[in-house]
Amino acid sequence: MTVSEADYNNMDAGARQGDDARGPGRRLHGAIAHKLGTAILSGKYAPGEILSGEVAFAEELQVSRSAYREAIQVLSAKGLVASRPKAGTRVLPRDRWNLLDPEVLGWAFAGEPDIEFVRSLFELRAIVEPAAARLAALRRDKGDLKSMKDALAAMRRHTLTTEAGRAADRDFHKAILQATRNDALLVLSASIGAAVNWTTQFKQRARALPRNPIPDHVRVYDAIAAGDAAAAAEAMNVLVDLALEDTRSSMTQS
Amino acid sequence: MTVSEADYNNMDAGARQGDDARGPGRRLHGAIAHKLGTAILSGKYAPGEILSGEVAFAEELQVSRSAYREAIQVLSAKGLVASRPKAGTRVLPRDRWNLLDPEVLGWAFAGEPDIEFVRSLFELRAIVEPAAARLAALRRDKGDLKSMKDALAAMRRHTLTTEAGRAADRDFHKAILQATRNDALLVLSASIGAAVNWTTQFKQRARALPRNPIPDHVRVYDAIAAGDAAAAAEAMNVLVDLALEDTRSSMTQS
DNA sequence: CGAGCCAATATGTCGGAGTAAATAGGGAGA
DNA sequence: TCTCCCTATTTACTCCGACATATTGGCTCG
Repeated sequence: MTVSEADYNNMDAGARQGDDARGPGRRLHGAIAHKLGTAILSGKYAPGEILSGEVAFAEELQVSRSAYREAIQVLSAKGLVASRPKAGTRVLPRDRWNLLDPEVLGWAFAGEPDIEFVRSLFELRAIVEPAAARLAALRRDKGDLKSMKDALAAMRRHTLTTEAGRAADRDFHKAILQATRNDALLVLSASIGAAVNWTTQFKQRARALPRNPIPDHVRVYDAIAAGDAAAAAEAMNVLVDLALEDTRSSMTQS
Repeated sequence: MTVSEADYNNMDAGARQGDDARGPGRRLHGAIAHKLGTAILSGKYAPGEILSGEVAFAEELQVSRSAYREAIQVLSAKGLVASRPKAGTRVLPRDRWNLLDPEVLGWAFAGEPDIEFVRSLFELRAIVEPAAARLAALRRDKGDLKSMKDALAAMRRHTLTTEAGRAADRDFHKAILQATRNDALLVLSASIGAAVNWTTQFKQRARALPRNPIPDHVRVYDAIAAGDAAAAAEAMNVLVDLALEDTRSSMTQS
């Protein structure tokens, strides 16, 4: 009983939209994990603190122990907590948290985002994306260029004020990552893309964008299409710098 | 007894911490997650494939459904699988996998490691670590330098042939990441550290190390201590390049 | 100050009721 | 007759709560 490739892809596309878009639309243990995850990320539970016993918590949340335990397994898998018999379930130190997990990233931005953490994220982006653009310029094929071109067109149609526009922006960056032929870099795309999405939302919240982002993106595309590695890296560098600048000013302003 | 005792003992990797992290004994659901995780990473279950029902699998492994479900929650949290009522739990496409999760990384290297993936990892390392060294040279304080110095001393005492030596190597790189004052970069340390640990094990398996790694590390340390950003980045660059070269040759040779 | 017991707490198990969704079957319209 | 939509069934995950076990921090005793 083999599932055809087409069937599988269709299924996945539909399912992705379903469970990515909605936060509480998940199952019960997912909702509990979300609740506890945001609580931990926001500092409501400090590292080293012990979550009151299994049964106590389950009763407090009005759910069964099974649901609570499954939620704990999720948090444990992401390195947020660890539980041992007799010792209880305690929050792990921050450097054990898997902050690049897209879900954890979402929890981190659920409340008031830590501006220092945002700075760290952009610093990482400023390191990874120019290097990725350099590799993309060397390895891209026609398919990659088409993906980027399509994403750019979508960015022009919608603007960054719409979700569709931000999705196009993410698609553009993802296409670049894909062109690097590097799985490890590609995985970072999900994390960084999610983070960028949150921060661009903040930009929008503060005020209308003061700058048209399209020309900067086009410069990156042109350099990659031309196969000019140095120019691609440099163009991506200014793109990230400008994004950081925008985010910083809008955050300090609010 | 379908779950062998050996499955319980494969813990740790890059988990060691200066904190109160005592040797954690594996639990049943952890063992099952490990079993299924390695099976998926090794390609035994292809993306899109459906894992035969909850009850069937639980019976096959001679464990309760609860234990199996908790294992599935772990895999689901790492993006390896997704389960929906009636549809069953199916393996997600590779680009949804959280490959930078230290545990997933461990599963990926449990069997025969994909050489293309190793190349990707080192490419990422070649991007991140020199940039990290550059930042570390600008921001390090006395405490950071002491951590690096201690790690270097430990590397000299033990060699890379011992687990203690490899731990010291990881500590050295982690100290650099810590000196960048960047949480996002620091989190990568766990992933990259784990990966490096696995690959250095492979290097050892193939043959004795042809080169003394200490001088290269010392050059990095000196540049960071001197606050010379460019020199630190360059020194780290050659360090990573040499490591990649060693790994590549030992893998193609075997 | 160490060895050993004890109880608190997480871990593992079981079976059943609930719920969502894919598929098949039947009915209405063209 | 063919196509489409709608409903019913069936299947598998989801959630529950009680019970049994294992582990271990902390206490007591020597």
